[in-house]
Formats: sequence, C-alpha cells, structure tokens
Amino acid sequence: MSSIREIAALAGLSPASVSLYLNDKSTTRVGPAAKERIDAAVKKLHYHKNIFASTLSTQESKLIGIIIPSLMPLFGNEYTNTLLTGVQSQLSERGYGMLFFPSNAHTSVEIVEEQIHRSSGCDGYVLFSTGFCTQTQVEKNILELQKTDKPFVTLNIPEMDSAIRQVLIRDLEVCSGTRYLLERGHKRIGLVLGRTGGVHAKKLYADHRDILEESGIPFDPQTVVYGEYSAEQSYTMVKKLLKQHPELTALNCMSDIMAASALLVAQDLGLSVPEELSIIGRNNSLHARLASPSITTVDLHIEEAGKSAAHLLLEAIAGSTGGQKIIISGTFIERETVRTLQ
Amino acid sequence: MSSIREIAALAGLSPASVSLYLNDKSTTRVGPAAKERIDAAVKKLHYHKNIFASTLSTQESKLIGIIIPSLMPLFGNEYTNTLLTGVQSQLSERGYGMLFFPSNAHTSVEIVEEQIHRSSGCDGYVLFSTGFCTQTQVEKNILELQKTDKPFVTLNIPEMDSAIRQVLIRDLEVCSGTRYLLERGHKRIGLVLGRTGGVHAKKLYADHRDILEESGIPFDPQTVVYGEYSAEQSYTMVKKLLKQHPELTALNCMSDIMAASALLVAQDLGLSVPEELSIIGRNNSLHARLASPSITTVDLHIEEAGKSAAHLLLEAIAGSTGGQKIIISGTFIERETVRTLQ
DNA sequence: ATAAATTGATAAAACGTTTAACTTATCGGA
DNA sequence: TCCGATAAGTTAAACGTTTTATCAATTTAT
Repeated sequence: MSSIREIAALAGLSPASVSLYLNDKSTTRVGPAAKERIDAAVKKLHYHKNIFASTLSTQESKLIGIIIPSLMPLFGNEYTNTLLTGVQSQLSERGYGMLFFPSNAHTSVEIVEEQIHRSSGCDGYVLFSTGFCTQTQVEKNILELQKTDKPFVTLNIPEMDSAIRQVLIRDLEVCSGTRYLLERGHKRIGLVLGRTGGVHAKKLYADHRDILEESGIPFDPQTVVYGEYSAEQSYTMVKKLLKQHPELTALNCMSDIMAASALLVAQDLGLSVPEELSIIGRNNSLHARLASPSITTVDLHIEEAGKSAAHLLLEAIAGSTGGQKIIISGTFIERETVRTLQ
Repeated sequence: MSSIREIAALAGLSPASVSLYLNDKSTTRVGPAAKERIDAAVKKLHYHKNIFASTLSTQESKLIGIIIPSLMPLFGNEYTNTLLTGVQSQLSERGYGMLFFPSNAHTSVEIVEEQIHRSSGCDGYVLFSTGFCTQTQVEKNILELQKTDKPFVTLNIPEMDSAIRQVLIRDLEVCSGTRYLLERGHKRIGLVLGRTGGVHAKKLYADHRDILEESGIPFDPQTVVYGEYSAEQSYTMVKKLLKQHPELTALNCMSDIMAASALLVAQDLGLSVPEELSIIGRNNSLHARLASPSITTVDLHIEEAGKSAAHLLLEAIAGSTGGQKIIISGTFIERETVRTLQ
C-alpha cells in the first residue's frame, strides 16, 4: 500500500535515498541520522517493497515459473511433490521464489502455453514432466519455452535433445526392476505401467521388452497392464492380469502406489508375497515402506533431481551458457517383496 | 523480451491501441485491419504481456501469496499438499496464480515475515497452518498479515478470533476418533499426536481428555505419545506405548501415516488388528486405504477446505467485507481396524 | 444541411522502483 | 589558500502496461 515516496516524505528525503538505503543498508550515500528516520518510517507505515515495481525496474524478478503440464490436480501426486520439494529447497537457498499459474485448459499443450504466457517476465522456467503427456506434446512445450528467450530446464523427460538443459532420472541400464527380477531368477515378469502413451510408461515398456529379449526370454505384450497411477485402477488391472497369467512369478511396478495395490491383490487372491509372487515398486515412497511386507523398490532420488534442476537453472540465469545434462541414477532399496528363485 | 511498443511499431499503431485490443479482443476502438496486424505482430515476436508491468499499472496481480510457516520441506506432507490442491483448483478456475516465496529463516515467525515481505503486491494471502507452529507464533503471523492491508484467509487454525476470515476443519464435536472408539466400547484408548506444542496436537489433546472425562473415564497423560508426523518416530513411540500400556485396546492416531506405523508395530508385537487392538487414523489418505487391514479413518475433507479458503479469499478480493468463518466437518470412513467390544 | 453520434485512433500520465548522473557541503592536506 | 576527496544527498529517466482524455473523420439522424 505505502510506497517509497511516502517513506521518503516521512523521512524528509528523496525516494532515491530511501531506495539506496533499503537495498544496501551499509551505503555511505545516506547518513546515519537519515537511516534512522527511514527505519522509523518503514516501521510506522509497514512498508514492503513492491516486487512488481522493482522487477520492472531491475528486469529481474527472482521468480521461477513452474510449468506442470498436468490435467490432474497439482500437488496430488507424490512424484511431482517430491520433485517440487527439491526444486523449492534449492531455490530458497538462493533467494528465489516460485510462480504457479495453473490453467484449466483441456490439453496439456494448451496448459503449458497458458502457464508460460501468464508467467511471462519471470527469470526462468522449470518444465516438469508428468506421466500424462506424450512425446509430441513435450516437444511442443519445449518449442514454446524456447520462444520466451529465458533459460529453462526440463525435469525427467526421456528422449530429449541433449542441447537442452535437463535433469534425467535414468533407470534403465543402472536399475531396471525387470533386470533386478531377472537376476533373481524370475522369467515370467508382469509389468504394471502408468498411462498408455505417457513418455515415461513408453520408456519403461521399451526397456522391459529389450531387457527380456536380450536375455532370450520372449516378451508377451499381454503381460503389460496400465494402472493409470491410481490405486483403484491398478487393483483392477493387476487382478485381471494375475488371473489370466498365473504363470507370472513377479511384477515390476512403475510406482510404489501401484506396487502396494498389487500387494493387496495378491493378498485377496491368496497369493503369498514373496513366496508365490515377487513385487518390486519404484520411487521409494512412504507407501513402499509402510506396506506389509515392506516393498522392495528403487529409489530414484527424485528430490535430488529437483535440486539439480534448480541448480542448473540458477547457473544459467547467472550467465553460464550452453546445454547441460545431469543424470541421476537410482539405487535399489531391498526389502521384503522379492524372492530369489532357486 | 519484446514489448508492447515493438508490437505497436510493427503494426503501425500506438501502444495504446495494442493494449486496448489485447485486453478486449472485441473492442470497437481498434479496426478490423489493425487487429489483424496486431495479431500478426504478436505471433511474429512471440509477445507475451509482462505481468509485472501490467500489475503495476492495474494494481491487480491476479496472484495469491501462499504463506506456509513450515520449517520442514514444502510439498513434503500430504496434508499440506491436499490443502494446496484445493486452493489451487479454485484459484485456477478464477484465473488466479500462486506465489511461493520460501524462506530459510529459522523460526516460523521469521519465515512468515519474509514470505509476506517478499510477496508484497499480490492480491491476497492464504495462511496455512502446520503442525509445527504454536498458538503464539500463529498470532504473530496474523498480526503481520493484517499490516499488509490485503485480504487474507487462514486455513485450519484452531482458536482463532472469529473476526478473521477462516476455514476451520472441525473434528471435535462431530467426529472425534476418541468418541468413535468410546462408542464402540473401548475404554483404554491411547492417543498418538503430531508434535508437542503444535496448535493442532494441543487441540486434539484437549478434546481427547475432555471427551474421556465427560464419559467418566480417567485420562492418563502417560497414554499420549508424539509421533512427529513421521513414520519412524511414530513406530518407536507407539511401540514404547504399547509395551508400557498393554491394557490399551485402541489407538487414536492424528494422521494416517502414524496409524499405518502403529499397524506395523502391532504386527511386530504379534497383536492382531482389530481383534486385540483397534486403530483409527485421520485424514483419509491413501496410506489408510492401502494398508492391510485397511485403516478406519476420518475424512477431514481437506481438499474441500482448501477450495473454500480460496473461494472466501476471492470473494474478499472482489469486495465482500467482514470476517467469515467456514466450518468443514469430517466424516468417518469405516474400514477394518476398529472392532466393537461386546 | 447541420447536429449528433460513432469509429478508429493517439498522447500522456500513472503505477512504484531503480540508478546513472549530477550537486552541494565539508574536510584534510599541500 | 585552494584542490581534491568524500559524504550526503537529489533529479530525472527508465522499466512495460494501462487508461483517461482528446481528436479527427465518418456516418447517422433530423
């Protein structure tokens, strides 16, 4: 409400002096007596500098636009939230804030366009990936971001042009659940993915198939099922899968929530875990730890990925040029749902 | 990057005309031919209006400051996230965005001060409560918010002056877990709370004690334990509690995560649930549903609370005056962890 | 034919901060 | 005594958008 002009008037100074002092308390361009008067006036009028005016003047907002191309409610899934936690922690250390401009458009491309459009003027962007967007959509999002001429970084989007600043959570070579199960003697492995067409699900599908075939095990598309990242849907689909394919000795699930749901199915079908069915999850979320038996999973270091992304972006804003790619590897968290076959 | 002036130049018009058209596509103050030239220029230069400049001019940012006095990582707890989901959904319907200005100060009061300070200029604020702040801290936060002269609403902060716009999730009268257990014949009920001194834990403590005493059952402070909202801590504390107080037939837990941890303790101690120990959680989170046996809990309608808060705030911004209080009641979700005693 | 209304535009001030350039006054040193 | 520093300020333009007031040209109504 109160402006720098009012402070200046109350302190008997010009706005310039007030601004000078407020932005550098130890400036020599304002005398000690004047400093005290400014402090008093600020206290009296509850003055806070207006970020909008200040951004306009300095051309620096200290604000990062968070772009989440999700049709689902934000903050509704653990994966995104953990990523956000990481981003946020790094940003706050460097004094940056976050801008969310949600949209209620109906396609993920429109959502991103609107988000970018409305947050125009902030210092950079983080583009999240969600299981709900396809490769084509992602590419359009990137194009849109490039038009802004501001630095941005993409978070865990597979198959990305490497000229783009990005943080990638790699699980294939290093820590595929399928490979883990294979190494423990499993040959009939079901796959529980998120959403058909989603970038992540597609990647995991291909990985699963390739790894099986490399090992000389025929891949049966019928043993792949989509749980839509939801507990209900996963329950239904896994139940159907296990009934139709009783030969399966293990399930590789794309998320811990889906793994926990699979565990419930096993219990309801009277299959003991891990004796009759092994289950591996992904994410190392609380759901895996609190399940009983506790679920073996792969820790994707999601929070760290968020931090790295923010770090990369901040470097870019500070002037470092060129694309850069950070790859985060997962690690297995061995718990009680995987059995080694003889 | 590109400004309205450049668009104007490219379209052979004045900035005023461009602004007029861009803010009202059907304006009659710009001719059809001119409109086309503007559209072309906008497309060519990838123009997006700068929200900072526009906010400065209109004195309206369409941005809500989200104030979360948390020392813990943001987005790290389900309760806050669900609240945020609600807030966000309502805001986005009305075209508002959210501003997060995290802080790394060391007390919750300083955090709030910094958040308010840095988001000065936005249209209103939502003050979240977290289990980590005390009544005194909350009161300081409110004072600070009042100084901004902007509308704000508090979310689920008990014992609040009713002149303040607020949304309260009430569980005492309507749906206390303690009462629920009492009505099912339990007399020795342990209480698992969040954090000592936290506003919410304090409220539930008092409720628990009062309800017991009203029913003529002596309240034993030794049967109250603090799980710090964490799975590990809850496990440890509940284990200690159950060992020291084997007479307990039921546990009222302040969150589903703590209830799920309690369930794990019971399993490890060889207590069957609900035959030998009944457990009730709170929040109706996925953890309660995915546990086995699934956990009886109380749905606090947290997302709805978030929505109401945003709605209240938006009304206030639109000019409606006076404090207003919205009370959301919980409902019981009956599942498998509570047994009715003879 | 003239007055009134409409159409299609523009100029300029305003929003609150920042900052480069400028102005005094005072003081120490040669 | 005068010069140069330094301290303690101020002025004014700029950032990008909005909006009120103004204007000229054209159309419509009488």
